[in-house]
Formats: sequence, structure tokens, C-alpha cells
Amino acid sequence: MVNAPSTRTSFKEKMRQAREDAIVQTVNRLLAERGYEAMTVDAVAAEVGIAKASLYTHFPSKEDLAAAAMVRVLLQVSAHMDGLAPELPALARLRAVVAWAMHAKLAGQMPFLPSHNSALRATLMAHSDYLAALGAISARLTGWIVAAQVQGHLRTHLPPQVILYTLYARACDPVLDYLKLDGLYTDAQMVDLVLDTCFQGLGTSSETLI
Amino acid sequence: MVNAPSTRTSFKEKMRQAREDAIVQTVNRLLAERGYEAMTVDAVAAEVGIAKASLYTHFPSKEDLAAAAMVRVLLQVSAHMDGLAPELPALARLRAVVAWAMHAKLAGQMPFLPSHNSALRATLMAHSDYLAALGAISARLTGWIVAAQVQGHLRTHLPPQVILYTLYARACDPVLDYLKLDGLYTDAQMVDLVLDTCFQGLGTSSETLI
DNA sequence: GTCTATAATCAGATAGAC
DNA sequence: GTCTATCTGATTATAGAC
Repeated sequence: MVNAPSTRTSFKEKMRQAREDAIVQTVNRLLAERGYEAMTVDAVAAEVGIAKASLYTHFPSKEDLAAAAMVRVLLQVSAHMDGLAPELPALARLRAVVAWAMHAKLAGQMPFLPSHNSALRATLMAHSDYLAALGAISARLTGWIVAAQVQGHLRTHLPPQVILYTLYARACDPVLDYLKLDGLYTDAQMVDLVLDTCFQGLGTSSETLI
Repeated sequence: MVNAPSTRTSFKEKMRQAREDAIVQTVNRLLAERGYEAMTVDAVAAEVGIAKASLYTHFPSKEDLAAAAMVRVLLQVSAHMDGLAPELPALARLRAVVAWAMHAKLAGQMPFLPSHNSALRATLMAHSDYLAALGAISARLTGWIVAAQVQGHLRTHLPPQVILYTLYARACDPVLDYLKLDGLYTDAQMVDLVLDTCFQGLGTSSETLI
């Protein structure tokens, strides 16, 4: 037997996986550039360089395409979290995760966060892989948030949930888009500025106005 | 002459204006709920209770419809700014404007901020009324920001432009959407929480806060 | 001036050739 | 398995009746 069936299957599966990666990466970029509604399946197929019908052999619908892209990002975030030194203070790890996401956004690889009630939101909320990845990340981040509060690095009267949402929102902050349009700062400077406003706030500590 | 032409014209113009207001208000809400792409002209016409063709006698295109809604919000913001007591510190006025926008968002009356490069963005950037209103508000807010920095209430090493963008972004903060979904807080509590994270930041500092 | 009905276009999804 | 060609439905915009 020259070709063992398992070998052939494995090779084909590998190719298939590679192409799916290329597809999902393209979807990621187009989602970041245009958002879900404005991203067309034709554009995805054209950029990947395959026929639209071939796309549909990999993903049954446009919504699943987007969900796969979101899951990919979540898994990347999770992997990045795994790589952070455990001896770092929890606050430093939180900053690092948000900074990583901001850099991804500036690189055009961070799909928009589904804030407004789009058709996509319902799909994502029914997508078990997405929910699992999001839940896992949220649980870990919440643990870090509580730890940072215990260590006195995050303000304790803010509910952890509020801090978690704020970090998610800052990871996709449109301020980065505006600053990038101005072109006055490097990517690193923009990330530092937005991180600074996020953790330190806009106001001075002396102001006590409400 | 029983009916003076000017009177009839004025009355008709008044009716027309009233209907345009109803249209724009509906557009505002649908933009807030669904975003530009997902808002259909059919839906607008249906909610207003007129035929789609009648809509097109008021506004030549969907894009102009959205632009009118954005201009309406900007004019409302401007009017709100006019109504703020000038003796208030600049920081208090800035907080009040952002708080007003947040309440509008929670009430479903704040159309999304055109952050991602949508088709609408190009239209708005070519819409003179929109640019004029946005420019006027930005100039006034920047003046308040600089004043607050001079008074020591806003951190001086942050460029005013960065603070301005941050305030715009917070006025449409998706954190409000997430908190609202949880349903744990009143509108006022949510606004206070997000304002707090915006101006005070998430982190503690060496100096005591509040 | 408003509405019904329709044109024109575009996007998501699929059938069938190879 | 991939591509060309097509279907189906939705959406923007308009023509023509009243």
C-alpha cells in the first residue's frame, strides 16, 4: 500500500484546516474594517481567492463565518492569557490583556464587539463554542479583577462585572480609531494613552465633584 | 381673500416640519436599536405610519435620513450645553454633557457613533450641516476641557483631543448596553458607574479617591 | 401630496457541470 | 471538491393612480 488512507485523510484535513484558517483570518479583517452587516460573503470569497460556493462547504452561513472569527479571537486571547507570567500582579496581567487586544485592533485584526443588537448577536448567543470561549475568558478575567481588588490595585467599590465590561469595551475602544485617523501617535503611544485613561481616569485625584 | 397664501403656506410648512420631526425621531430610535445597515427604510415608514414614497418626499435618500438624525442629536447636545449654568466648573459641565448623552442612549435615542468605517461615515463627512454641528460642539467641548485642565480638574498631560474623543466614546459606551442587559441597576446608577470609571479610572492611585 | 405597485439592484445561498 | 451560473428574497428608490 503506497498511500495509507489515514495519511491521505490527514493531509487533506490539514489542507482544509489551513484554508479555514485563511478564511477566518480574512473574515476577521473584514469584520474589523466594515462590521458584520457591511461585510459581504462575496468579498470574503474574493479576498481568500476561492469561489463563494466553496466557502459554503466550510461554513453553512455568513453568521457561522462571523462566529468562527469571533471564536478565533477569543481563543487567541485565551492563549495570550496562558502565556502571561503568573508571578505578575493581577493588575499587570489585566493591563497586558487589554493592551494586547488594543494592538490587535490597531492591526485591523479585532472584529467589532457586538454591542448594538444586531442579527449577529442572537447567532452568537446560540453558538456554543462562542459562549464557552467567552465564558471561560470572563471567568478567568473576573478572577484577576477580584485579585487586583484584594491587592488594592483596582477600586473595590466598583462591581467586578462593571470592570469586566469596561475592559471588554476598552479592548475595542473607538478612541483608537479616531486617534489613528489623526495619525499623530504611534500604535504604542495610542495604546498607552487609552490604557492610561482607562485605569487612571481623565480627572485628577483632587477633584471631588459629582 | 379669505385665505391669505402666506397663512396657508405657513400652516402647511408647520405640518411638514412636525412630520419631519416624527420621522427623524423614529430614525433616531431605529439607528440606536439596529444600527445604520440594519435599519430599513420600510421599517422607518411603517413606524412613522406613512408610505415609503412619502418618506422620499422629505429626504432624498436613506443616508440623508440618517444624517438628519445625527444632526438632530448634535443640535440637542448643543442646546443642552447652552442650558448649563456658566458658573459651574468646566469639569462639572463636561460631566453633565456626557451624563445627558448616556441617559439619551439608555432611552434608546442615541444613534450609534460611526466608529467603524461604514458607508454612512463617508456620507456624514460630506454633509455640511453635520460637520458644522459637530465642529461647533467639539470646539466648545475642547474649550471646557482646557479650562478644566487649567483649573486642575483634568489631568494636564492628556492631550485635549484625547480627552475629547474619550468623552465622545463614553457618551455611546457599550458598557451601558451590557449593564442594561443585566438589569441590576437603575439608569441613574449605570450612568454614575460609567461616569465614575471614565473620570476616576478603574485603578487606585497613591492618593485617596473620594 | 399620499399611496399602491413596481422597477432595479444587491446579497445570501444553491444547483449542476467538470 | 471547486467553480460558474442562477435562484430567492430583501432593500433602495420611483412611477403613476387618486
